Amino acid sequence: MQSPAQLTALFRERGLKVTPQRELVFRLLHNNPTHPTAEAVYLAAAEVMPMMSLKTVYQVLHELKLIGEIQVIELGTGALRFDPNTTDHHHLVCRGCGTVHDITLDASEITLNRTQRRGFTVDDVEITIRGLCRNCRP
Amino acid sequence: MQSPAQLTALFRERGLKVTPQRELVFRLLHNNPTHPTAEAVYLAAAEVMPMMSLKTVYQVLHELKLIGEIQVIELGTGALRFDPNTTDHHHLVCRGCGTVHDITLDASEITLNRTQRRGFTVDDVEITIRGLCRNCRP
DNA sequence: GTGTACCTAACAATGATTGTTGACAACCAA
DNA sequence: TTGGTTGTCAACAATCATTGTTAGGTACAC
Repeated sequence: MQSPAQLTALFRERGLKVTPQRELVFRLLHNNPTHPTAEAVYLAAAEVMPMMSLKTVYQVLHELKLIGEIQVIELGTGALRFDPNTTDHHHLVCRGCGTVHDITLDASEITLNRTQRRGFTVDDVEITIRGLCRNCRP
Repeated sequence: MQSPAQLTALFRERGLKVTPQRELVFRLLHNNPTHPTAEAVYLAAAEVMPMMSLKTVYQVLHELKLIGEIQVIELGTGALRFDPNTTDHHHLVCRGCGTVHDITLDASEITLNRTQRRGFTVDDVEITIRGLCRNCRP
């Protein structure tokens, strides 16, 4: 994801207005490695801007996704998670607390032979590694 | 997943009663490669046993999961999917129609170095390959 | 400035899943 | 065989994350 200033320009280019709410969400997500849920973004935003509504947060997240500035990931932790890292990467997920870390892995060895491919046109390989983080280990 | 007859024995061993509804779900899942949702199992069951309730289907699926006879997978297609294949395998998912195929891939090259591991105890590697199936390709 | 997009609030609605309840049926011992 | 205990089933309500629908009012962008 680009910087808040760049996003501001990008939104303006596309005819979208840059409101304080949008700028706040830009700032909350920029360089944010925690893969927050919509709820988490909303709570952080509400600390700064108490009148912020959850609906607006969803709206801005949706717009950022449309522009391709964030990735929306579904890791089976109950809610969608939003990731400003749009480079090719994978995820390490804690079964205990739901913490998610980005990892860069070479997935190039993952190739399918004709039988496995079954006529599919492959366009993405997602690797999700599950386990327990240091804090959740017994 | 074992055969319906074997599951019947297994349920009895564990003190669970074997009802016609349970037997029906056993039969519907045995050798079923379609990764059905709970809804899909319910619809198939309702054709044979119109009074079957969705709740009962969820219940039986949950029990089969507890016993380890099916795998519950979450592929971001909206609903959970139930897989009688409990061997180590991965999934090929069509973005168009949601079709899921099992694939066996060697995930042994997927290893993390200390930095990547971040103190996690890894216990599972899930590989999800997304694309378009023959029918959904433009 | 002015028009238009945007935001909030208060709802309702969705879709997948889970909890609660009451009635009913199967099993076991006397 | 009787009766009690337990498990099971289906109908209903509730949950949670998310999206849709109003409304009126605010403030951005040109």
